[in-house]
Amino acid sequence: MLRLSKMTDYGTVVMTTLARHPERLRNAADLAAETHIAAPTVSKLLKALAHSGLVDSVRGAHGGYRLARTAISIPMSEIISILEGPIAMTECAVHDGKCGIESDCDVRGNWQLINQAILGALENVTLADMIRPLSVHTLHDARDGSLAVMRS
Amino acid sequence: MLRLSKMTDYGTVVMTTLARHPERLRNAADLAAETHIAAPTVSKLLKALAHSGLVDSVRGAHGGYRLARTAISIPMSEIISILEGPIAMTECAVHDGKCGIESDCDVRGNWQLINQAILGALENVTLADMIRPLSVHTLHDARDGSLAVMRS
DNA sequence: TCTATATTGGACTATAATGGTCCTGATTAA
DNA sequence: TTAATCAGGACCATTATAGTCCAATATAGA
Repeated sequence: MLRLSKMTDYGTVVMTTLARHPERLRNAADLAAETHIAAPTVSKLLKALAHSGLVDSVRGAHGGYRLARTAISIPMSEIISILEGPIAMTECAVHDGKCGIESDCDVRGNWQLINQAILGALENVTLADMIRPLSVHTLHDARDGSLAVMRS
Repeated sequence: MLRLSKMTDYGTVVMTTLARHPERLRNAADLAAETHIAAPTVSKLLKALAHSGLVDSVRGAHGGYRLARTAISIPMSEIISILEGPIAMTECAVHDGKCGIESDCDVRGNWQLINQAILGALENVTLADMIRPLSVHTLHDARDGSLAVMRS
């Protein structure tokens, strides 16, 4: 289905929840209750997000997590690549030599361009866009085949 | 990794191989040899592609497969959705009720817009583009955050 | 200093998805 | 009839995934 893993999906939900109150320090249990995601899963996500610097963690009693940066400076592509790995549709776009037919494949270059197009789309949507209901306008012009995603 | 399955990846390779000689009728074994993909795998892919009408199959001795339509009229999105299922990054974009947090999730709408952006990108690249080396130009304008993919 | 609260890091397991194989039957050309 | 070839499934092994759990560490507050 060309889908994100559930973990990444949940990760974006947790991030948007944090983004709604950027100043508050929230612990994993509270975030689990609010998002209705299983507590150990939320905890696991937050660890990964904290490790990569997207959220700050405060240990000890009354500790918790908060966004390390403002929501508008966090593109969705960053959240996804942290939880999901590099954004690429084909193996060969990331690792040389992992694909058995690589030496006989002549569509690599074109796939990489498609990858870039998708990456661009994800880079231009930020966490701030996700918490503004329908704030992202997608314009699709069938005539010249161009596609535009822009912030309102 | 936000990746296509290997099957879909191989499927595009098989399709491009067919597209290079649209008139020729090729059997599964030959296509396997040419693409260096395991024969049963190629066979499985061709069955799926034939079943959904993307390639025509001719049974019996000297039978084989060929494209059912011209390469330019086959968008990559179609190949992908046949082999991979609906193009969507999140479960909720396809099936209602499959996601446990759906009723408490408020980013669904925004995800669907992102999905549309990606779908648009894949619709505007055809099989014909894939066999023309670097024939797809990706323009990315950082100023207004728009993204364009167009055929040359 | 002591205790309760929370994060950190990693090990672990069960389930599902995936890639890949194989077999039997149907169809057609020679 | 025979060989070639597609059609349709059943099947299995490997991997990835989601999710759980535990021991260690750090901090606030009493």
